Amino acid sequence: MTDRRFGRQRRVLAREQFDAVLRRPHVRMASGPFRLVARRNRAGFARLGLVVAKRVIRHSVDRNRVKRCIRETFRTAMNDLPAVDVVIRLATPVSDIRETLPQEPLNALWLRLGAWGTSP
RNA sequence: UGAGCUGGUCCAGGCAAUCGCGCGUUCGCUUCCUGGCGAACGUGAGGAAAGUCCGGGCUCCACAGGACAGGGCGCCAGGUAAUCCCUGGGGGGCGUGAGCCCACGGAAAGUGCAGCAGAGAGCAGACCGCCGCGCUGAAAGGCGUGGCAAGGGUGAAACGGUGCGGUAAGAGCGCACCGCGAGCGUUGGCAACAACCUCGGCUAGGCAAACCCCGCCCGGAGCAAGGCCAAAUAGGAGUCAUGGCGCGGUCCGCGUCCGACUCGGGUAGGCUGCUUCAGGCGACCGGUGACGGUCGUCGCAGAUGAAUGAUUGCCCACGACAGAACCCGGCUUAUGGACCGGCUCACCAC
Repeated sequence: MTDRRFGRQRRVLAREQFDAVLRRPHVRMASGPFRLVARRNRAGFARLGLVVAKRVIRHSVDRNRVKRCIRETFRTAMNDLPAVDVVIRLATPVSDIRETLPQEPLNALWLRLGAWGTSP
């Protein structure tokens, strides 16, 4: 069975790591309301960072839902990803968050990022 | 049975399987140490966590005392750590009623404000009107002059109301009742206030979330508070070594640069503050009640790029508002459902 654990070492937490990814990314992608930037790291596995602004989604309940959804899709897809630091940013408001969690665009992003990793 | 008023309690989809997350305890492995990894067990958002509108605790800063400015509060008593909160009471308004609502000190200290209508809007006023007298006219009436404000009309509001007497017509002009004011009157009440008595013929309209006056209260900032540890770079202080250069004829010495070491300040970053309390639950006691007291019992999130999720199946028959960020007590606002009282009105039956 593959390791699906998603601990602290799998996250982009430090400010300098964040800035490095955002300022000098190696790849940019977009899907639906999400913007993805990534930069190769030396950790040997993929790491995730999140940006969900208050001005995009007002209520903290909805922000938490979006973050959980991103983390969960990352967790299921991370073993097929290259060793990169990824930052996912929600760029435009998602009005119907309540009914449908936006998993399809996220899964599409992970697929494309995996393909980018295997063919440099 | 219907309509309605009101007080309170509880839940916040459930179960199972798999994959995951934060924190704590224990154990194991690893590591020079800080620590890292793994396992087991425990635990893990709200009634509003929200708005940040009040009140405290806590922390730092300021502070001899007083006055002014500025702001807040405003019937009385109690509760409380404290309040603009809560409880009980008083007064006023609304409702048939249960009940609900009230920023509820002062307008005989001053200043100010009041559209339209209306004759007149503050120690006012006479448009229609009422009455006396004079002149005129056959009369109805008209003109002049004086008295008046009852009735009409305007207005949110017109300088007490109703009735009787009185009068030329009228008027607190007189009387009765009601209203209003005064007494530091009597009685009841801790008090707000109420009831009664005596006096006053009415003088003193409204607005103080208009200025204002009176009484009471208030220092400022907030956990990004505050405390500790502390890279790199630049700069500071000191010590040492004496190497170069300068002032000296030389030595000593002084200045300066470089080097080594030490010290303090301090940024990134890390740690702490950080969850055990004005704490929950139960029993008994005191109190109309808010609440208080005694005893017993329980341990209940502490994240920090920020933890509660995902998938599948079944069930109730579809789940609203919504996410802790130093902590409490209130208020306000949003919101799905279940249950238990108390009371009022209407109708029917007895």
